[in-house]
Amino acid sequence: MARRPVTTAKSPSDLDARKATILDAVVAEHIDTAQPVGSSSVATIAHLAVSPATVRSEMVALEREGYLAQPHTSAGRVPTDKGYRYFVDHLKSGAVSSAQQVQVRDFFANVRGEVEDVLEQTSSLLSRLTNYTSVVVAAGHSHATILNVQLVSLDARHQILVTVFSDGAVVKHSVVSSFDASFEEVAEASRQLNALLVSTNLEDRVQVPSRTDPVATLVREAASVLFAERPTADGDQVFIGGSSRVAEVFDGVETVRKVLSILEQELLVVSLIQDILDQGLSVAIGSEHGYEALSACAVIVAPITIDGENAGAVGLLGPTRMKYPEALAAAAMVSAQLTRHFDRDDDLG
Amino acid sequence: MARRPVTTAKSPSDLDARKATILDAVVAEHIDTAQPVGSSSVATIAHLAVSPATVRSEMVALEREGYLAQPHTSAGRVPTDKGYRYFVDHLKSGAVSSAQQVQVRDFFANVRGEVEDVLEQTSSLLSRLTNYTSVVVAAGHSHATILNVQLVSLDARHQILVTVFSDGAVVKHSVVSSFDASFEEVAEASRQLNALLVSTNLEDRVQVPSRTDPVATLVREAASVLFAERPTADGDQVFIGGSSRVAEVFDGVETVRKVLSILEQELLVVSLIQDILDQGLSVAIGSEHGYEALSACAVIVAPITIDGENAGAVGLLGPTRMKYPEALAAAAMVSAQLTRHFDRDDDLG
DNA sequence: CGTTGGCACTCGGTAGAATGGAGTGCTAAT
DNA sequence: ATTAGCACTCCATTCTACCGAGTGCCAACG
Repeated sequence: MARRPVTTAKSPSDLDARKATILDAVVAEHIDTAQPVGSSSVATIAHLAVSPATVRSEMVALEREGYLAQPHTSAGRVPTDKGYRYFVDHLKSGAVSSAQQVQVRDFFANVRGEVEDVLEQTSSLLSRLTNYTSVVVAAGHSHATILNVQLVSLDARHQILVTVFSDGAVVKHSVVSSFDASFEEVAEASRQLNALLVSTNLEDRVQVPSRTDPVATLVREAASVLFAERPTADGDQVFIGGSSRVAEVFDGVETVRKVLSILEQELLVVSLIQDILDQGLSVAIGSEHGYEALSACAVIVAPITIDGENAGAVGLLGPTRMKYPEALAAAAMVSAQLTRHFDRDDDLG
Repeated sequence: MARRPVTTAKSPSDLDARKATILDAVVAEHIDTAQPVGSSSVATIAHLAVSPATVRSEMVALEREGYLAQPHTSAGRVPTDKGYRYFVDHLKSGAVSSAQQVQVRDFFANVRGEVEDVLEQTSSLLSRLTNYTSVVVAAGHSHATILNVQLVSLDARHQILVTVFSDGAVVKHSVVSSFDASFEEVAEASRQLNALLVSTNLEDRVQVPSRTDPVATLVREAASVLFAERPTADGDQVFIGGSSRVAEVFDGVETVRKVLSILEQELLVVSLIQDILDQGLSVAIGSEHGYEALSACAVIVAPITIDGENAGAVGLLGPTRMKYPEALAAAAMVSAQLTRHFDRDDDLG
């Protein structure tokens, strides 16, 4: 892991070696200090055997080409989103500190419990590892087949429909029947639903009986609730870890508010992550994803696969000046371990 | 609704009428302006036919008694937690604006879907209504009886145990069997589990068969997973709405961070709410709940009951200088409507 | 040519100093 | 008991000066 290209390197404009070094130094330093960085600092840091003046003239070029910006005349330079992009694209993939490696391995060696709990805790882990807010998305089960359906009577007019999918997901639906249904009718409906639905998936709209006897009616009503399912989400689940980091990591109440507000809308988060993956990126910087409110953010994404199938993704949300090498490495490591965890889980099963 | 005493009025130290009026004015004004309030403002606002000088001498008394504090000499007064407490205890319960009443009624007239979704949306509603962060807690089903148990085979070594409770809750457990179980064995185990567990609840530790045949083993393994259940939470569910409000409403990054960090820990939130209810309060101000990190907060709580039974609570989290009348009224209204919603739901079922 | 030292200039940040004003506490008079 | 009067305090704001980091430009240099 971690020796794949960090993102799709669509290197149209490759900078000459010295410009690249300078840009790199500016970005790295700015990430470190959060301050505009000046020509003399760069000259020192980058171990270039040139004077600040030379660096300066290179920097005007870099600014003209859109990699750097000046907050105001006579301040140092700050990277633009394009600058960060270059930095990220040309990153030698960083290593996770061995202490962290141990931490992650320990974690996966010891987690128990339901998938949901594991993912929740993973999100928390990733956030602790990086000090950024973490997002774990578990892909929905739209293509999973139904293993079992159970209709359970709560009272005469209320039933609970429980559906178990082949990926282990369990979904509950409340059914309100149009007539008083007896225990026997519910039990019979349950049997028929099973016969009808097992090994289908939600995409195939199974034909339900059109008869008008109580049991058939019940079957129809239950099935319709099941198929009414989520016009929006595919049943994706979202686990957000370390949302309090938002307050540490961004400055400006307004930014914090905006980001939190986005995080509240899980559907939005899912499509954000999905969009980034669809673009073939592993990092989206500033406005690269379309989300206005997140223009101060960078988002790191790493997919999770189970048995080669897309099973979701882990994400990290930080300021554009986030610590990319560490964060990328952490995300990659966690996603890999997660993938392995679930694969292995199946193996020894 | 809304004409019950706002909290347990344990009025030991009742202030004389004028002091009360003054305190009231100070608190109200400070809530409004977030500024220390001076004697002359009070004299004006409170419609007291006395001069600022008189107000001043009353204020020194109120300060001595711990209701008010001065940020520094020659600033106005600010309420202490004790001051807020008095204010809240002597509040004429405020009315919800009729526009909001309509909004709430509309909401409850139109919500559909699973209980969880309703609660989630309710939390969001309450937050929008008040501009504070809202918490909705749904009490666990520890006392609910089991209606149905289903063991479903995923593969030879993995089964899913689905339990349906009389309150409509559905809980899923992954079971990893110690041997390769056939479909038939799983099905038989499922039957036996049903026979064994239906109409019991999780408190009664049902005796499981000690035989060593495959089916009995499976039954034992499944049951043990079920009973291993939550040493911590009672399966309470927490829905937090408007966490982004935290950023608007508190000042100081550190405070925001602390509050968000608390909100992340759902177990903690549950016990916070529970503690407050146990104290018989409907508002906890500053350090009245024991949570250090929330000393800048006030928490409003209103219980939800279904058929007279405690079914959870709604809560609001704001700064100590929150708009108590509105917030209390909104919380009361929403909790009442929620209660009615679920009761009515049962009626017309 | 690219590189560099020199230099004037810019502009944000900070530290004082001055000022204004809101609010107090005290006191003496009613 | 109330209150007008008054001296005092102290915070917030404004203004100033100024320092210094950093720039852009230019002339000189290899």
